[in-house]
Parts: sequence; structure tokens; C-alpha cells
Amino acid sequence: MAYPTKAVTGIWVAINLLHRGLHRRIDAALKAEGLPPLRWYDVLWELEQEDAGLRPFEIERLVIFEQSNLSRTVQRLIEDGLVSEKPFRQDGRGKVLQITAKGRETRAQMWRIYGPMIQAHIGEVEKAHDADAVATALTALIDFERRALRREDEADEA
Amino acid sequence: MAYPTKAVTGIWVAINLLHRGLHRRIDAALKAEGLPPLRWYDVLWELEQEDAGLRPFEIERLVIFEQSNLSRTVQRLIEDGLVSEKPFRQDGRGKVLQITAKGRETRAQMWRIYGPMIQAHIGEVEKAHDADAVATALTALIDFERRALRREDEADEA
DNA sequence: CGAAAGTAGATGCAAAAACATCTAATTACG
DNA sequence: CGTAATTAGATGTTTTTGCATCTACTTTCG
Repeated sequence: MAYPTKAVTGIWVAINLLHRGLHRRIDAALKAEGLPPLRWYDVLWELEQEDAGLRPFEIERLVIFEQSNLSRTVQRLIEDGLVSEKPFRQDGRGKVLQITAKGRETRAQMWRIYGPMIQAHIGEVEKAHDADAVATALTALIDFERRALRREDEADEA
Repeated sequence: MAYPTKAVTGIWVAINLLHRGLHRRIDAALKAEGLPPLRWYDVLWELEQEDAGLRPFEIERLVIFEQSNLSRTVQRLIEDGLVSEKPFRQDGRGKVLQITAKGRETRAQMWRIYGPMIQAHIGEVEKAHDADAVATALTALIDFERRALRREDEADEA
């Protein structure tokens, strides 16, 4: 595979800088409000999208979380009463996680801080550029990644 | 400040996922080749752009590196002979870092792994979208961030 | 000039991440 | 059926990160 073009490198550099900078700011803001760290948000959000709940390994793939890491994060979410767990009948190894009322509440509180910060820092893009086009292009990359991952899994099987 | 639009949220989500996923893959690939971690690359790159060298605090701002973190990274870069340091005459607290020949060599080796991986994962964007436009839009955000930071500093002074 | 405030960088420590390994359960396959 | 290979998730260990503090030096300002 060839070296990246200037545009591709620029996209990657920007992704890095934006991620680092904003992640740090947001985490600091959440902490200042006595709210959980940003990584918890992703988990709560995904669980809020699925009334039936999700298995840990599903969350892991959805939000790209290290397995051991997610395992411990889930423990703390349960301790804090934001998430409940129940065994997964069809597979004795597994369990199903569901967000609790308190979890929804906490997620909403986090969003009050988190959401406006995204807009404040990323929203600038809308003033001079086609934000929809950028979002579409980047989202396509993620879909591409997901398909690539699936292909790798299948290759491993072969 | 208001909540983010759908496009802005999409951009931010994509930034997160792309960053996490790719960073992990690249670090794994570098490690597999016995090369230093990805974060070192940024430091080496910036130093390679400035023959006169850079001060640690300058690098810190350029690549968004936690101060304590950069301090330890620099120690290891020096131990490994990739970077040299000398006192900064005009300020007894400071020091100037310069990349060594070995540092340049290592950076080039890293790029042989790193570069193609960027293209492989981000390059897809060029097939269906205007990569230049995306790069321009995201880079503008970073410039915006930098200006915001500078404004904050100035506000602190006041 | 000299004390107070600010800045560059190092360092101790606590939290979080990655990594490896382990257990229990399931699936595949002779 | 029964054993080997997989998979879900937990846990022990090490590394990295972030935060707070510290030291040394500079700048500011009475």
C-alpha cells in the first residue's frame, strides 16, 4: 500500500489533534461538574439505544473499547447503579446489560455539558464548510473500518 | 452555547472512532516491527522540521502533549539517542531539543509502517468524497482551536 | 534592589490503559 | 458422545496517562 496523499495525511493529523484536545477539555469539564468520565458516556449511550440491552462484547465493538477495560468500566457502572446486568439465558458465559433510570438521567446530565462543548469546538466547521459532507465522508470511513474488521474475522476463520 | 447539530455530532463521533481504532492498529504494527510507539513520531516529526531545535513547551503545544508526559517521553528519546538536548542560553530553566541522525532514521522507519496504514484506512475517503475539502474543513477547526487557546491565555493575563 | 508572581521542566503518586492469562461455557469435529 | 478448539468475560500485572506538587530560574513591580 502506498504512502498517504497530502489530503489524507491532513485528515489524520486533524483527527488526532481534535481528538486529543477536545477529549481532554470535555473530561475536565465533566469532572468539574462531578460527572463520570467521557468514556462512560459512550457505553450509556449505546445501551440507551437498545431497550433489550446489549452484551459487553457488542458494546466493545460499537465503541472500540478494550475488553478488559470495558469489563472494569461495566463493573463500576453497575456499582454506581447506572447499568443493570442479568445472565444471558442462551449462553451461560454471557450477560446482558441494560441502562437504568439513573443511568439515563446521568447520561442526560453529561450531555448538557458534553453536547454544547462539541458544538462549541466542532460547530465552527458549519460556518465555512459543508459539515454534512464532512460528516458523511468520515462516517463512510467508519463503515469501511467495520467491514474491514468483519473481513478480518472471516479471514481468521479460514 | 447550543447543542450540536446532527452533522457536528457525526463528525465528532467519527473522529473518536477513527482515532481509537487506527491509533491502536498503528501502535500494534509499530510494536510488531520493534519500533517506538506512535506518540514518539509526532515529537520526532516536529523536531525534524526545525533544524534549530525546539523547546519542550513548544512541542507540547504543537502536538497537544501533557507536560509531564512529554517530559518523560523526551527522557526516553534522549536515552535512546533519538534526540539530543542542550541548555537554552537565554533562559536557565529551559532546554533545546534537536533530533539526531538516529532520530531521523527511526522516524523514517516508522513512516514506512505508519504512512501506508494511514492511506489504507483514511485513503478510502478519496474514492467517494472530496478529501481536500474534508482536510481543509478539519484543519480549519484546529486553527480555530489554536486561536481559542491563545485567546484564553490572553484572557488569563488580563 | 528585592519580594511576589509566573514559567520551564521534573517528579511522586493515583487512575486508567494495554497486555497477558485464566475460568467457565460453548461449539466443532473426529 | 467426548475431546479439542473457541469465545465471553474476569482478573493480575505492567505501562501509560493525568494530576498535583516541587524546584529552579525569570519577570514584574513596589
